[in-house]
Amino acid sequence: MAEKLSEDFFKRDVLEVAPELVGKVLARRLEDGTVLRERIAETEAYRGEEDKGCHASKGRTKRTELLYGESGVIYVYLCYGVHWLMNVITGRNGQPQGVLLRAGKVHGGPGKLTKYLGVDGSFNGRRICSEPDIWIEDDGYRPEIVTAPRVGIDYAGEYWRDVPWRFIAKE
DNA sequence: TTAGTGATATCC
DNA sequence: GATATCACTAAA
Repeated sequence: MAEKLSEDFFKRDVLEVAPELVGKVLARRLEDGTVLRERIAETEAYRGEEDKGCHASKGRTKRTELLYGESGVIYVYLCYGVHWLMNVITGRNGQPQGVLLRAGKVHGGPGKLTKYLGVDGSFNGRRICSEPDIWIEDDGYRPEIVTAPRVGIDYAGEYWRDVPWRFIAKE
C-alpha cells in the first residue's frame, strides 16, 4: 500500500510540497537492517532568496548550494553544533527552495527527529528518492493540516517571521 | 531563562 | 588565523 515518493513529487513549488509532506512516512533503514518509520507531523517551507529566513537569502554559498540544486536532494544542516536539521529540496532547479522536516509524530522536534533516525551530515547532498537507506512513503493517510508562523527565525524580520509557512498535522 | 555546541561564513 | 552566527534542546 505504501508508495515511495518519486522525484516528481518534489519538483513542484515548495508551498505545494510542504503541506503534502505532512502525514507522509519518513523511513530509514539502519546498517543492521532495522527499518524505522516516523510519520511526519510538522514541516516548514523555505522559499527563495527574498525569504530572509532561508539560508539562501544570504547568497549562494557552499552550504546553500544544494538549495539551488536538484529536487529531492537531502540538505542536512548542523545547528548550534548539536542538532542536525533535515530538509528536502523542492521546486525547479535554480530556485532555492526547501522543506524543513521539523518533527515526527512520535519524536517531536527537529533535533530529536534526526537523532532518532540516525541522520547526520553524511546524508547531506544525497537524494531522498533513490537511496536504499532513507526514503519517504505515502500510505494514504491524509491528516488535517493547520498552518502557523515559522519559529526560530526572529532575525528574519517582521514580515518573514510571520509568514504562515509552517504546516502541522492536526491531532 | 540560560548554557552549550561546532560547522560555516566573514572578517582580519 | 580569529571571531560571529545559528531553522535547537535540555536543564533549571
